[in-house]
Amino acid sequence: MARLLEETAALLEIDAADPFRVRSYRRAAEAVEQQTTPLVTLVDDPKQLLAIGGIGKGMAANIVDLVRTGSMPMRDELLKKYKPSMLELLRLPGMGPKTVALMWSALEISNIDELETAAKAGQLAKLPRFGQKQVDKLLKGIEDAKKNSGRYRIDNAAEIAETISKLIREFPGIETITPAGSLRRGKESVGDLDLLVTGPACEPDVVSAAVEHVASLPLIDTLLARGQNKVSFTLRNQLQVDVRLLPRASYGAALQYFTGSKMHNVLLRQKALKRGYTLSEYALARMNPQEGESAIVAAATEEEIYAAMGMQWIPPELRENCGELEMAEANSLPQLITLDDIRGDVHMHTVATDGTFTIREMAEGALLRGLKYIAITDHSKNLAMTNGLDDARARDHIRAIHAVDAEMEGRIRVFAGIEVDILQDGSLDLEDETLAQMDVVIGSIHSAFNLPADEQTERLLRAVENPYLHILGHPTGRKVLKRDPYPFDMDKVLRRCAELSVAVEHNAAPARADLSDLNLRKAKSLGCKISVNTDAHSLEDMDKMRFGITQLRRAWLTKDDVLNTLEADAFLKALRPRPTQVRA
DNA sequence: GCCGTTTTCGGCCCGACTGTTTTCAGTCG
Repeated sequence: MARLLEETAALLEIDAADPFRVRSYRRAAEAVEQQTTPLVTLVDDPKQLLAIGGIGKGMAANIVDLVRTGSMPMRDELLKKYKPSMLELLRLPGMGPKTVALMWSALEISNIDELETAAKAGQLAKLPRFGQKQVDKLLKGIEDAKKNSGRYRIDNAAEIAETISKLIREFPGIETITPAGSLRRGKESVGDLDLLVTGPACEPDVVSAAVEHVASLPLIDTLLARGQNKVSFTLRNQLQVDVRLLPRASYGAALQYFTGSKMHNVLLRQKALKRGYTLSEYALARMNPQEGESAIVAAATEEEIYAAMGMQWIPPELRENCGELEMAEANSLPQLITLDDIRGDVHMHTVATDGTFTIREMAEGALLRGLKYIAITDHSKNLAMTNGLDDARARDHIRAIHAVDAEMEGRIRVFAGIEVDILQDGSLDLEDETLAQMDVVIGSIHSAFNLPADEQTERLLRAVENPYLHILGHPTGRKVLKRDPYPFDMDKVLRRCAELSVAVEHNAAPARADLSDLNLRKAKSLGCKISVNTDAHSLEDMDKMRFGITQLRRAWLTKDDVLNTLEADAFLKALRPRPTQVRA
């Protein structure tokens, strides 16, 4: 639905429609995307649709049409004049709606291949405002677009940001480098890197030397733009990096501005205007300063700016225009969970199956990272390629884990656990007698990702009925960069987990991330207990916990929403209660 | 097309960079 609304917005823009009308379609797309309740259930009650900010009478009617017929009159109208493939042109650098419209009216170009052909044939040169430079830029953009999906996982992006920061910091007089943009907001994938640089070398009268330093970094592939205090370039992997060098006096305003999100900023600026201020990346300033009075109200830190607006400082993870501004005005933002709140990590593997460290090494590593307890949860036999444990080996493994637990002498608790596979009929692939000896039983649906959606739903629903299952392990098996829709009925499964007090797992490792921030919000609203774990296969994997926490924060989760913020004993107690006797 | 403690009309965030424009349009974040 969000995609169709966004598509309509883009086509309207190409059609040179009223920009504000375009924006309202775009806002509606964002609002729709943020809903945690399926829209299908809302269309019967128009009041609920109208209650969503940015959805008015016209848009509500559009949404009803979309749900009932799959399209809407405005979209059908536009599709008679244009093609949806034109939207791929908009993603090319330098191509905006006006240019796409021009290409279409002058040369009937409607997709990237046609554009490339026309550019190479020299047909673009006869268009107004099109010199050789533009054509070259376009061809380079096409080439890059073809070999690149455009988004990068947050952990990879964070690493690259660190590398670049180190190089920039070599210049004398540069003090701090802060990643802004979606990396700072903790989105699970980012499209580009925004780096904010400040220090004495960034003051206006001397900044050109520092700009020169950044613009000549060895890892630059293509220099895209270079201004007074801004440098944009791409790396060889095509990731775009925007670096801004700003004086310390306006650093807070800049950080606030470049952190976004776009909608958060737009709303914040609207609120600023209502209060008689104007907000830019340089400062929050009074609109009409009196004679002899300075116009700047706040600029050096984000805290000052939000405070001057009568708000709490808003954590970057919440800046997505989903109610955070109003909560901040009311001084009622939640106390979000932090990495320090996490006491245990209860999903990890050892050399017994596909991990690379021993039980003892994992325990020592976790201790070093400040954890109070872990659970060793190696694979069960159905995952043969990981050398999964059968019942006999699993029981031996329990003894080995208990031995390490004793060796650690209470410095850290080591629980015995297992990651069992959920079989076709929904049963687990180890005997109840074995599972009954485990502290933590995680059930995962490893082998069923290719099944039709309803079969997956059925299988998961049957699995959570098993009284020995504590945690539904990476429930979607979803990969961050694949934007496929969820294959099964998430609502149904999460609801059942909540009823049976089965916890759902959020896998902290971005490579295996399970629940998006939206589904985490849904899980919370349905009353699910959530467990965040790293699924560590090595010691380094344990450090991915911070990325998991970021997603939890984006979902507005507090300490109380997450099981493994509890101390060891309380954690075990909070798991689904065992059956009183082992089933035959 | 949305919105309203300046409400049913007339607003709607703000600034930088590029290329080709001789004064600015288009794009971007």
